[in-house]
Amino acid sequence: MSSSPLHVRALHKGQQTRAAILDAALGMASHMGLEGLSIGALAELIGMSKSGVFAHFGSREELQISVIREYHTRFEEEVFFPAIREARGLPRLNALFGNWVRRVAVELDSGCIYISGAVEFDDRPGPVRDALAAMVRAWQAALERAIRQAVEVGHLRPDTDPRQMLFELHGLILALHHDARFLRNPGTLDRARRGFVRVVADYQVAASPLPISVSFAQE
Amino acid sequence: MSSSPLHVRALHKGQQTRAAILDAALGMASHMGLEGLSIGALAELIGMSKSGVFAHFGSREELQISVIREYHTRFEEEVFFPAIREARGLPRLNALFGNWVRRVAVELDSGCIYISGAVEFDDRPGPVRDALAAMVRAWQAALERAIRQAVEVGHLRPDTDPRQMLFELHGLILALHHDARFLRNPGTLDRARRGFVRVVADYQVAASPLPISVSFAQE
DNA sequence: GGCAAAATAGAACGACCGTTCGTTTTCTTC
DNA sequence: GAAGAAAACGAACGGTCGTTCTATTTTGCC
Repeated sequence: MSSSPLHVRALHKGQQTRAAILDAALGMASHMGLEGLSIGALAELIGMSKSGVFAHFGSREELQISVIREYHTRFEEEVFFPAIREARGLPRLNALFGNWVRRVAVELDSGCIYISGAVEFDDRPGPVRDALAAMVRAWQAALERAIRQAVEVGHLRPDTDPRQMLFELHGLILALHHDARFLRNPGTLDRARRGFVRVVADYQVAASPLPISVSFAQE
Repeated sequence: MSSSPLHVRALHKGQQTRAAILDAALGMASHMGLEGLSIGALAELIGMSKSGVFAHFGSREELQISVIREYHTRFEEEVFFPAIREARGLPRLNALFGNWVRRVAVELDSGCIYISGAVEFDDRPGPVRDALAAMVRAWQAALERAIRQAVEVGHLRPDTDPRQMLFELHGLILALHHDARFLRNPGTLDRARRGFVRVVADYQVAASPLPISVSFAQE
């Protein structure tokens, strides 16, 4: 394959080891945080020299930003894209939240960099914080769009405040992350899902005497 | 005062400098996190030698735990004790949440150690994590007690799940901390308070056509 | 005021950090 | 296979870290 004269050629050696480094770095950052990322420990983990790893990024800061970008890509693929195929309105919103919950809770051995990074860099200005904030805002904007569409198609009440609803849904995810990862409470995943159902029910109908159906799989 | 022969004597020199160190350490940990606490930087901040500061605690870990205990004490004084004077039920729950929100949001320059510590130590076993978790659990237990009492006195529906309601309220606080400190979104404080009103309304009455009164100051 | 004890200072340690630089190995291409 | 480029190595640097040790200063008490 390396002899193929295509313009789009296979990955060079450098690019594929860079990908391997990034994969290991993402795992390390998930456990120790972006600030806990150490080039020396990372090099030892993947069996390379410290300077060899360093050369791929030029600085620790650039490594951190690359990790954030890598996380963003995977987050998009696992959470956003599968959900965007659902129909607009509650089905899509339900898929977005469900995938999000799964990402935060099921893969419990690797924390969410969006959440841990937000705490680490809330008082630390610089390019790392900027990159992190930009991606968190992009994700929140996507969620807000989905909520707004759910209002437009009539699934949610017209007087719904999308930002407020987003705030409350985000809180459920953060509480899930906290209780599952730090306190290690069992059954936290169900609490997040029940919270979602309750929030949606509130914004769906003003006074509904009947419980809302949990499944929005089909409209 | 030093010559007073009382059994309860005034603070010795060591104890009052220890208190001064702890005060500075708490401020530093609020900004840089418990892991960002450095004895050298702390010593320089208060104008002491590194070893002089160190001698008061014996280890960095003990310093971190002391900071956590100090934060816990202040949290109790500012959030818990003023609220516990309110009448049982919604008045007390309202005061607890209100003081909590104020602590997290108004003192924006100093983050909540319970929240930042939870992220820093969710993958780091040891005595620091244990101390932190014990105090977070104590605070959550106090809140759960307040919710349970609100059910008992008839302010909340009898089928209320206190742990679930606590989970949702905690999420509001975490979202407040995230959006205010990291994203620096304006108006986040109101979102937390509006979320509280909505959650309480849900657990208060099954189907209430009228908006719930925001103020629970008097029963 | 003097004496013991407590508190602080200062230097040094080994370890780890990110980074630089010159060399050597490995790959890519012709 | 040889030439050139890309990649990885290994040693070293200056810095900060927590910690230890000994000396010095300050405090509290009789």
